[in-house]
Amino acid sequence: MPKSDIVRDFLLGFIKIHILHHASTERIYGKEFREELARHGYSISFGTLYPIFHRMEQSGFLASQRETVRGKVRKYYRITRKGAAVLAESRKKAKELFDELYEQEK
Amino acid sequence: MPKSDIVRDFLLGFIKIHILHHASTERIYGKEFREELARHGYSISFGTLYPIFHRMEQSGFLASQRETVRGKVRKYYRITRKGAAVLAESRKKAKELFDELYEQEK
DNA sequence: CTTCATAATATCGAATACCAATATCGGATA
DNA sequence: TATCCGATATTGGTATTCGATATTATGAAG
Repeated sequence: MPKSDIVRDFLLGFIKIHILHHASTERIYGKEFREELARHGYSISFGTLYPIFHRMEQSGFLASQRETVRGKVRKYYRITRKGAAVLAESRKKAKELFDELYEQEK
Repeated sequence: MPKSDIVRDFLLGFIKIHILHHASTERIYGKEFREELARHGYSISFGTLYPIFHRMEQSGFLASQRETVRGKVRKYYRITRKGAAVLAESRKKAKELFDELYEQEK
């Protein structure tokens, strides 16, 4: 298993938190979100990303809205109240884990 | 899907980084590692944890050593050089993602 | 109007990972 | 050699992941 795949596996959950995070500050849609991740050096397949959106909407963490921009249909997602609660909880737990990871470097 | 399962899913990759992290400072073994996570409020099944250890050893990120302690066999894991490289990379990327997640709270 | 191009979303199928539950291992004690 | 027990290993069913492919919806070109 290539190193880049390992790191992607490690960070996928984190990227899911980022979906909620971004959707809490602006409207996001699949193509652009993926491209922004790519710009920052993270890759995620559409075959992974879109089902994640669907599941998050199913679960009530995201709400979508179709819109046509320059002749193309986009599906914008925004966080819901329920999603915001999950985001807050995830943030908190991620911080705990993160702090421990960087503990000795203080 | 219960909220706790969601958060676990989000953080599982992070816990994998923690495996490398802990294995870089001391010898770890399954039962104890799981219990320590549990003490900190994270749950991971043995059916998840042991295969992760095996895969990480397969991939050359961990090296194991059987040892008998009080009449019971344990399998201690330590990080390898290759694993340390993955840990460093993962740490770096996790920090980038993490910082962005907490950006506006500065 | 009716193709055509294309941005974007959706889905497919094979491989893999996850988890709770269960099974197995192996040394110690007797 | 039987059994106990801490610890590891495996199983079976389900869900996720991924690259590849298909579909959708719209504006433009002719």
